[in-house]
Amino acid sequence: MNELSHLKSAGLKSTLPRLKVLSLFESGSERHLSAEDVYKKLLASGDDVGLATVYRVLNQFEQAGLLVKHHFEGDKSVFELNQGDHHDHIVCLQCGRVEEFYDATIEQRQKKAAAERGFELHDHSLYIYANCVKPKCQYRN
Amino acid sequence: MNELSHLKSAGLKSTLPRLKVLSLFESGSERHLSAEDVYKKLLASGDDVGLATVYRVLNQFEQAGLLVKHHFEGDKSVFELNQGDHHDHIVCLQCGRVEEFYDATIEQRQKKAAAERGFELHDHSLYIYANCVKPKCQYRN
DNA sequence: ATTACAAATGAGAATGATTAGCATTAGCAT
DNA sequence: ATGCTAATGCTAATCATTCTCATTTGTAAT
Ligand SMILES: [Mn+2]
Ligand SMILES: [Mn+2]
Ligand SMILES: [Zn+2]
Ligand SMILES: [Zn+2]
Repeated sequence: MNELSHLKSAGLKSTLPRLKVLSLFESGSERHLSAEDVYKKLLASGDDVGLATVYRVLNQFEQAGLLVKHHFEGDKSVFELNQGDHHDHIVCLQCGRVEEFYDATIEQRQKKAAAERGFELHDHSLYIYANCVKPKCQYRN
Repeated sequence: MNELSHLKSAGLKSTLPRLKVLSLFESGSERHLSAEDVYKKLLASGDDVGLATVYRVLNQFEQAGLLVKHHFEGDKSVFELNQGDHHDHIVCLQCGRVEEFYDATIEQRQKKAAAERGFELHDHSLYIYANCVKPKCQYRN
């Protein structure tokens, strides 16, 4: 279950750009990254990867189940490592900080809401937009 | 509480394009409409309104609290009449049908989740993606 | 009804994120 | 080492949405 085997089992060649993108996410400095974020971080570390390639790789990784894609308020989508655990997100409207949470009751009730209305639930997206409070908010302070 | 007073109280002039857009939503044929949807419907009914104006008016109406904007899966955003009641949405991945629902427990737990983590909840977006079942699904059938 | 002026509109250009096309390069299996 | 296919990196193209700016309208005061 290392990078290489992940790629292989997804039918993806082990190329330099893919390894770099993957290790960026696994380094864990920031969990939620946009394509632009990834692109810039790679440039900054001297690894030149084309922006188009970043987009392609991110989408392939999503398809392969390595990454999960989210659409926070705003235009650009963000990716995070898929660690098997589903969770939802609270996003600070001021500083952009993201906190993850999981609430079994909410999950439960969503299933129920869908079922009661004759839907077969496929998945869902839940984002809470809020303001984080003084000490943690990078905006206030 | 008619169209005109709505516009006035929002500090918006009562113009032809605005009246037309508003009555489109109030006619209630379809609750959830994208800018493109609105534009095409107006064209179809012989009312020529520029696409840029449609976008402008929709956003002004949102600011004024007349409409609510949503971002269902996909790129384009949709608007619906604001009737005071908050609700969330189930979207059929096959036929695009949208059903609204409200679950007090879910709302409650979101507030709690935010509070427990030191956030002041501002709002949230919850979309359930699912497949609707035979009789209602415009896709199967 | 006319006038006057700010606000609104419409057409098209500009933007920003994401994708497509294509010539060139690099994994990987002989 | 060779060859072939998939992957990369540009650039150009899309798509939704916003911006610009010259022209038109709504409105409130003559
Ligand atoms: Mn997350
Ligand atoms: Mn709705
Ligand atoms: Zn914050
Ligand atoms: Zn359906």
